[in-house]
Amino acid sequence: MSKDALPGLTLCNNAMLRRAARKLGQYYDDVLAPSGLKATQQGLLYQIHIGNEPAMGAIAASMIMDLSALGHTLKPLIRDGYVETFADPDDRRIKRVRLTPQGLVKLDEAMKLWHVAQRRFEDVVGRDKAERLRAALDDIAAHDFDLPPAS
Amino acid sequence: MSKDALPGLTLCNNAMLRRAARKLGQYYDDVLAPSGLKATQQGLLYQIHIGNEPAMGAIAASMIMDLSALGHTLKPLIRDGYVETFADPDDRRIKRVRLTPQGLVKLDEAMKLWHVAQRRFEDVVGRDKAERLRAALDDIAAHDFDLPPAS
DNA sequence: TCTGAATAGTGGTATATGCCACTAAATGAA
DNA sequence: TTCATTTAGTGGCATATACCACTATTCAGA
Repeated sequence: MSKDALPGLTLCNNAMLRRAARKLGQYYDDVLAPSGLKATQQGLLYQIHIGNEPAMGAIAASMIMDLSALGHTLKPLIRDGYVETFADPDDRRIKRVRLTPQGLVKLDEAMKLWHVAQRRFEDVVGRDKAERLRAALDDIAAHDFDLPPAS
Repeated sequence: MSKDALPGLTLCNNAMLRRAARKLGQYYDDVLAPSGLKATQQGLLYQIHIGNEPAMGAIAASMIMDLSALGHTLKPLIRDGYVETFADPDDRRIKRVRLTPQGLVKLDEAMKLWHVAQRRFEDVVGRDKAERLRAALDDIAAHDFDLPPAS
């Protein structure tokens, strides 16, 4: 119905991506709500967990996120005692990140809810289709769209 | 390469969607930068333009965006003189939105840049693949993931 | 060794987005 | 008509995310 009234919206790759991200974000956030974490936070805690005390720059690169944005996003998690940072002894420019014990407990709790959300999503959309979608999204993330420098 | 170090990231539908959205958002924003608009703003101006003086609620619904979020996003566009609002005479709860003449000029300018971004995206990714992706994203946006009420 | 360039983060500012509590307006039932 | 309910937006607050200017470190040459 809404699509009839929106001839052009569905043509923009970026707009469609953002729209789907809002939708899915609200859904995953809903399911994760009992843990007190947003889906973005659960995802970040998980990245930190599976990394080996990753440097901030490494996290930002793998998530294709601006380094300063990562810093901002980390703040509430540090404030709440879920993660802590420490300087790399071999290169003091580098700041590494790890979960605190409470952070690990919270992540465990959130992951249980994440599994619920993930499973229901794949039940509704279909496992194959979900997998193809993730592959397509990974593909996009890997491409280089930079403008060829005019020189 | 980054994927090797990230066994789990690529499994979460929501995380992958957000990651691709960050990547693509940065790209479209880059291309649109000369207009002074962000891709989100260009998309919103376009929605307003193709709507028939749409009500805020109608815009929010079609974009799957929270109504208050829409209100916030609209503010800089109103401040900069690109859009204006007015109460619906038949129902004064309803606030309708339209482009100003300057807004229309700005949208024209931004759409030219949008075409460049869109075309290059489809050159890199492939037109068919892009279309399938948009269809999949539209599909996700249309699904209902609500938890069945426990009753 | 000294110094200029490159690297890693921080802080400020601005937009993007969501939730909640609240107000105003319209509606429907008694 | 009157009042409880529903509908449409607003404003405050919090997180998400980006860019820019700036600082601290490291590194590569001269």
